[in-house]
Formats: sequence, structure tokens, C-alpha cells
Amino acid sequence: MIEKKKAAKRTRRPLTEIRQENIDQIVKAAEKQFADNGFSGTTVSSIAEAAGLPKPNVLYYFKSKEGLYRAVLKRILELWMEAMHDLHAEDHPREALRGYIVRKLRQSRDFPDASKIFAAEILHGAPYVREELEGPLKRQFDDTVAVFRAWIAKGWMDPVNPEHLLFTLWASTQSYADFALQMKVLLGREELTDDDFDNAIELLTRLVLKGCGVKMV
Amino acid sequence: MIEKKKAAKRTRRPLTEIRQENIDQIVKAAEKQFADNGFSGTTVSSIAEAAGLPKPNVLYYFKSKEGLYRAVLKRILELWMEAMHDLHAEDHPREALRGYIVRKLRQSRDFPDASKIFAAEILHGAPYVREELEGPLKRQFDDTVAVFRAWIAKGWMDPVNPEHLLFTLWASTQSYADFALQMKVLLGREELTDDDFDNAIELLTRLVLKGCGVKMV
DNA sequence: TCATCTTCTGACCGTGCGGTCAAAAGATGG
DNA sequence: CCATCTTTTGACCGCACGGTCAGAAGATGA
Repeated sequence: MIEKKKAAKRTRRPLTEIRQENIDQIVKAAEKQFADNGFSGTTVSSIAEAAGLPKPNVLYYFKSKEGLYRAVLKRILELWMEAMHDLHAEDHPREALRGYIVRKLRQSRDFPDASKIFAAEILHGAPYVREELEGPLKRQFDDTVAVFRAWIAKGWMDPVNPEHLLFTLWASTQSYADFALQMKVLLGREELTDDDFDNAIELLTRLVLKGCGVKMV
Repeated sequence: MIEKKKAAKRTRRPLTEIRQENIDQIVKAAEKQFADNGFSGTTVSSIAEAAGLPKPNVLYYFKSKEGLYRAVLKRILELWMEAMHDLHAEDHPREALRGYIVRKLRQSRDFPDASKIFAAEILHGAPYVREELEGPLKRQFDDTVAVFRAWIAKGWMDPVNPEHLLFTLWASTQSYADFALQMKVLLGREELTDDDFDNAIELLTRLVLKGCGVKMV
């Protein structure tokens, strides 16, 4: 890894490329470190080491540890809200809800660090994302709740509490990232398998669709 | 608060009582601090201050910050496993599952700090509770899964995946502690109300019972 | 009352942290 | 090639943290 870096440095590279690559490396390393050790438990040195750079170089691109954390959080929030799109009142909940569960679970599997950082942030009082919660995320939330209400009005699902339904969807899907370690230990696995995720999809869609009185066909 | 402590010190009190009270104060303060700021984000001084004692006094009762954290974790794990009792194969899932959901939600409401500390611990790789996960908790887990299997065998519920059902129960109930802040913001509340918890009970029991094909009567 | 416990506390210490700086090394554009 | 950018780096700083210690204060039991 170090050799690769050294080699890369020997060849002439344009500044823009260097900058982009370094920033990417740093953010990637930071995401891992923050997910594993939390904000306070992470040191700038450890991020620098994981990124293959000296510490002052990291501080050169991001003025402070907090600045770097905020940058990481921003990326995560965008990712987080993406999955909530594509729930529309015109679609039938039978396919829409299943699709939502699949996407959310895939996110938990593919980007567990993002989920963990977000969870820890909320857990500890959301000191850095309060505004985003109250602004964009609340709008997304209200919109999605409205879609559920529309489905209920159309008789496509039973009159369940839409807010808590969404909370439950989030909690049960995100836990496959946040609590993956616990699941692995209790299932006696080294890693969660594709089968585990398929089982999760099946169980969750079943609970939600049957539980909300949506015909499963 | 300080005045109260001073006054208490003036009156003669037996050592055993002093010891017990101080330890209780410290553990209580530590639980709050660890839940709010995580292990690394918590300082011994802040715990001491919250407990109304000088820092060395805290270290006098608990040799180290880690020792104090372990003591707090131990209490939490016991609490955590308590709620899993009282699921028996002879009981009908209709009442048993509802009772379980109610207990778990009550725990999230009454002891949110415990839940948060546990969640953060798992999130960050369970460095201090790995053994407990692999030992006592896994046994509890296997027993509970066996109860679900027994219910399925008796035809009292559909053949759903019992492991993932339990994961979902945990995730959705615990999130009312771990993500309470997010819920408050999105619901536009200052605090979660009794009604909110009633709605959660209703929705969760509905999803689980209907979803698993248990007659709700 | 007195000897001997336990509890309490101010002062202190070493370490590791986030962050700075100045100067070297490299890239750029004419 | 050269003047002027940006990037890289070792050395350094102040500070807050976890933890120690010696001795004061208080409790105990005979």
C-alpha cells in the first residue's frame, strides 16, 4: 500500500487529480474510523495513517477534525434520503413497499459504515445534524407519510398509523447494518450471507404487507 | 445540589451507607454521560461533577474509567435479558407477543440510556461485551427462537423465520429509545407522549400478529 | 478516648490529542 | 527555464485527559 503510494507520487500527476484522489482517500478512511470508533474515539492520526498520508496533510484538506466529520456526515445524509424517493401515491403498496424494503436492506449491506455513523450521531443527540433533521429530512418524512395516507384513503391498505409504520421500516432495515455484529454472533456466522438478507426481505415484506392488510397476490 | 451534599456530609452516616450511596450516584451519573457522549466522549471529571464528587473520589470507588464503564454495562445487560424471559411455548403467541412488545417498549421509555449505551457498544464492535453476547445472550436467543418454532409447529403461527422475527422485534422496539430524538423531531413533539407509545404498541402488535398469521381475536 | 480503619480531596504528572508552522518538494503556465 | 502557485512534511505547541499520591477528615470499635 505504501509502495503503491510512493510509486504514484513519482509519476507526475496534475494537481486537480491529486487533490481529488487524496480527498477521496481521506473521506473513505474517515468513514471507516468514525464508524468503528465514533467521533471522539477517532484520532486524526489514525485517519491519516489509514489514508496513507501524514497527519498535517489531512488537516491541510480539511481544516479540522470536526470539518472532516461534517463532510462525511453530509455525504451520508444524501445517501440516506435517496432511498426514500420512489415512494409514490400512484404505485401500489404491494410493489412499492417491497421495493423500499429491498433498497433499504441493500443500503445496510453495502454501506454499513454510513448507517452506523448516522445512528451514533442520533444516539448522542444529533449535535451536528439537528438542522438537517428538522429541515430536509422532516419534509421527506412528511411526504412519505402522505403517500401512506393516500394508500389508506384508496383502500389499498388498512388504516395503520403511518408515522410509526415508517419508523418501524427504518428501524428494522437499518438494524441489519447497525446491529450486524450482534446478528452474526447470534446466528453463529462469520458474515451475514445473501441468504440472510433474502430471509430478511421475505420476513419484513410479509410482516408489513400482511400486517397492513395489503394483498400479497 | 452541592449544598445538599455538604449537608449530607455533616450528619454522621455509617460507612456502608456512604459507600452504597456514592456508588449509586456515580453509576447513575456515568450512565447518563456514557449514553449522551459515548465512552471516549465521556470524561471522568464530567461524571464526577454530575455525581457531585471530586474526580479522585470516583476513581477511588472504580479503579478506572474502563472499570466504571464495565460496571455500567453489566447492569445494562442484566436489564436487557430480563425482558426476554416470560416467553414460553405453552402460552399462546397472541398474548405472549403482545406482552413482549409492551415490556420492550416500556423498557425503551423508562431506561433509554441503557438502550443507547448498549446500542453504541454493539455499533462500535462490542469490545466489552463480546463474551456476554456469545454466552448468555446467545442462549437466551436460542431459547426464544425455540419458542417461536414450537408455536409454528403447533400451528399457532405461520412458518416465518424465527431468528429474523426476533431481530425485527428488537430493532423496532429499541428504536423508541435509540432514535427517540429523531422521532421527536419528525413528529414535532417536545417529548414522546403516552399516546405515541400506545400507537407504537398497536402498530407493532398488529404487524407482528397479523404478519405472522396469529389470530388477533 | 484512642488506634485503626475507610473516605475524601487538592495538587500533581505523563501522555496523546488537535492543531500550527515554516520550509521543502512538486506542479503550473508562460 | 523561471516565477508562482499548490502540496507535503517533520517538528513543535498548548491543553485536556486519565490516573496517582500523600495527607486530611471522618467513621469505627474497643
